[in-house]
Amino acid sequence: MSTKCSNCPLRRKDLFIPMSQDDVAFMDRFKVGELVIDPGTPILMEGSNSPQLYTALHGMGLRHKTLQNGQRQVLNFVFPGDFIGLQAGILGEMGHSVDATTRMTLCVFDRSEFWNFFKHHPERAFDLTWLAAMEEHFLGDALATVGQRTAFQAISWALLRLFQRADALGLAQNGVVRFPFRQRDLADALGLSLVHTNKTLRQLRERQLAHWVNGALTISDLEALAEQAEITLEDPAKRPLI
Amino acid sequence: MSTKCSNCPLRRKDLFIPMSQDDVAFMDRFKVGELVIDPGTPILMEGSNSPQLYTALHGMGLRHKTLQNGQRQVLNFVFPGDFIGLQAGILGEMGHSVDATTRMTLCVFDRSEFWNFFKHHPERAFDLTWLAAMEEHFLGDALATVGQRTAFQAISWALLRLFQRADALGLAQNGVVRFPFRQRDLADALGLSLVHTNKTLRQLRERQLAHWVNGALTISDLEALAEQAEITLEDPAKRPLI
DNA sequence: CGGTCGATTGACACCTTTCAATACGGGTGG
DNA sequence: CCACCCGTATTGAAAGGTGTCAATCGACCG
Repeated sequence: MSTKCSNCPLRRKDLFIPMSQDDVAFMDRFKVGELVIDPGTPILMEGSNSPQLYTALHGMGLRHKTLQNGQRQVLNFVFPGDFIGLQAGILGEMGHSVDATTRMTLCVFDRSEFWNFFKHHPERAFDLTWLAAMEEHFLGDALATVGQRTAFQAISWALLRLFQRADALGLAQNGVVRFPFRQRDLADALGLSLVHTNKTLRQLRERQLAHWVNGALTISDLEALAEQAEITLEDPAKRPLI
Repeated sequence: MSTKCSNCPLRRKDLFIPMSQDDVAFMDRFKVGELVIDPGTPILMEGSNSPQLYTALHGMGLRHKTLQNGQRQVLNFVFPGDFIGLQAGILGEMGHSVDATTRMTLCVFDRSEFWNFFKHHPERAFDLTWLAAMEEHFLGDALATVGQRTAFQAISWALLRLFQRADALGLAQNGVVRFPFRQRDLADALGLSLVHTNKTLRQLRERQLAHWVNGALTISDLEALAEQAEITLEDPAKRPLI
C-alpha cells in the first residue's frame, strides 16, 4: 500500500516549496511504487546506471565513494525529501554510492519517464536542475571545509549543518535531533581519522558547544558554536520536492 | 565584432557534442555579446546575482571561494567551453567567485532569457542539468582527493586531470600543455601549503612523472603517473557546449 | 558467556605547516 | 642603464596538528 503524492507527509513541511495540483498529479503518475530497506543496505552503487530513481520519504542514509585503497569519502548525508539518483538519470552513471543508515522508505520512480520532465514539465525540470546546482553548491562548501578548516572547525561546521537540516525538517525537539550516524561516518566525511574525530567531539562537549552522544545531537547555542568555529550561519533555503 | 555561434571555433572540437542547426540558431539569439577581460580580473563574485551568464571562449580562469579568515579554496579551473554562472542562473546566487587567470574572451548571455531553455528548448535545458550534474560529479572527486589522498597523490590527481582536460581541447602539443596557473592556485585547490606543494612538485619532477615549469606542464607517461599515485585513469566525457 | 561493534584514551610517529632566507625575472623611476 | 621593488619559485629547519597503534569499556546478540 503505497502513499499517494497527494497525501505525502513531506509536502506539508515548511522546508519544501509548495507544489501545484498539477505537479502533484504528475508526480503521482511518475511514481511507480514504494520501497522499504534495512539499515546498512546499499541503494545505488557508484558506476551503476539504475533504471530506478528515488526520493527518501523516511529515514536517513549517506552518499559516499570509495578509493582504490579502500578509503571512503562520505560526500553528504541523506535526509527525508532528498532526491537520489539524479546523476544516474542525467549522466547515465552514478558518481557515488548511496547507502541506507537507518531503515528507509523510498518513493520509486521510473527513469524511462525522466525525459518527460524536460519535454512536458519545464517547471519540474527546472527544479531538477535547481537540486543539482544546490548539491554542487553544498559540495563546494564541503570542499572548502575539508581543504581549509582545522579539525575543530570542520566538525563544528558539519554538526551545525546537520543540525540545521534536521531542524528545518521539524526533526528537532527542544534543541535535540536524532542523528543515527557513527563517528566513523563523520570522520570519513571530513577526511579526519576516527580517533581525532572522537577527541575533537569530546572537546566540543567539554566546551559546551555541541553534545552528540547515543545518536542524539544537542546544540543549545547555534551562534556560539558558529562563532567559535568561525562559520557564517545561514538559513537553509526552501527547496523543491521531487 | 562578435563571433557568431555558427562560426564558433569551440564547436569543432571533438570534446563537444555536436549541435543541431536549430540549437545553433537559438544560441545565436541567446548570445548578446562578447567580453574580453584582463588577467586577474573577477568575472563573477560569490553571492552575486549577475544578470549576465558566460561561456569561456578563450583563456583560463578559476572558481574559488574565500573563508572568513581569508583562506581561499579553489574549486575548479575554468577551461574554454566552460559555462560560467549556472548557479546564479538557477539558484539566483553564486556559491563561489570566478576570476580570469589569463586574458579571457567570454560569450555573454542574458539571464532573463534563461527560462526559455526550459520552456522552449528541453534539449538545451537537459544539457544545462547535465553540466550541473557533471560539476557535482567532479566536486565529489575533488572532495575525495582532498579528504583521503596524500599530498603526492592529490597533486598527481590534479595534474592528471588538468592535463587530460587540456588535451581533450586539443591544447596539448607533444605531451606538453600550457598551464598558466601559479603554485599557490594548485595549493589552494588541494588544501595544501604552498611550500609543501612546491616540494611535492619537485618530487614529481625528480621521479620523471610530471614536469611543470614556466607555465608548461609535461606528462610523458600518463599511466605511470596514474599508477604511482593510485589513480584510475578515465577518458573525459563528451560534453554539451552552451 | 564468548564475540562483535562502536566509543574512548594514551603514547608516539610523521606528514604538513610555518618560519625564514635566497634566488630570479619583470616593471618602474631616476 | 642601473638600482629598487614585488611577486613567484625554492629550500632548509623546526614546530605542530593529525594519524596510527593498542588497549579498555560498555552494549548488544546468538
